[in-house]
Amino acid sequence: MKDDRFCNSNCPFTRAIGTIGNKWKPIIINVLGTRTMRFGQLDAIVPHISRKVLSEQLKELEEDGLLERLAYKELPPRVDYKLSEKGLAFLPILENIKEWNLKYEVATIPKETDYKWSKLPQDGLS
Amino acid sequence: MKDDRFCNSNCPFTRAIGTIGNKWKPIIINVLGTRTMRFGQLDAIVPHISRKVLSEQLKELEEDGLLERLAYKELPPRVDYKLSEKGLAFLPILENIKEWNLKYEVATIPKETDYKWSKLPQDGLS
DNA sequence: ATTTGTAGTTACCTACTAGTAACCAGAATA
DNA sequence: TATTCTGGTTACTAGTAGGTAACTACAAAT
Repeated sequence: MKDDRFCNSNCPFTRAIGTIGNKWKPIIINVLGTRTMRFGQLDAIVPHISRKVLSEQLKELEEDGLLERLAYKELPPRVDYKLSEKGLAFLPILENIKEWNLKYEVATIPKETDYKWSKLPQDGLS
Repeated sequence: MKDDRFCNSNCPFTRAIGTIGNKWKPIIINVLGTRTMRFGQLDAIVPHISRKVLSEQLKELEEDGLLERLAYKELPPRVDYKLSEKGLAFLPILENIKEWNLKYEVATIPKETDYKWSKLPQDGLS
């Protein structure tokens, strides 16, 4: 996202939306959870994301202090991603969103085709 | 947004992000809060939004059951928007996001120019 | 007769986002 | 010697989001 009108707003809520208000970041934060994961794992588990977009989002999340990037000086390279304290503090909010959705969403029957999109059963997200 | 890959996902969390995971919807929901507002008021208070995008977002929010649209048969037209039960239930989550941001955000000094973007002091958002 | 007010819609255009495929380093393995 | 492994980056392209300006309806006010 990186919309300066949001990120530089004088309203703290607007700024918050500027940093986490897109579709990928909440998903990435949720997938990471309390685990440490490598780039390739994230790429395999986050559904439909391309490596390009994943690396962009991870970079922004790191800049905004939501996660920590640990690069080992090895070959082939190894990089671990884990949530920072700030990122971990965001997890309960995501839990609330899940509960809110389960409570109020009108039930829909997932189509067959949905499963093609999942790299893991149930998207590995919930 | 309306990304079918998100909205039709078999993961409830992914679906939730599909409906509210963009930059405008949390802002609109927050601005509405417990009040009833007319289209023109929303347009005046939500910073930087165009009428076109506002009406698109309002339509999607209505479709997703987050708000109710009350059109009076008058001329000139009058339309009231208010949050539904589902929308109201989302407000505490937005409160949590505000608190989370205030607690963890690295302090930044708002620039002079920020105030030009605000149609109300402090954006009227917080 | 003209202007004002409201809640949009429409057409057009631009700017950003996201996807794809190819490519990189350099050690370990076959 | 060629391939594999990993975590990206780059160039190119397609698609989408969003902005602007003009336009609508019709009553009431000027």
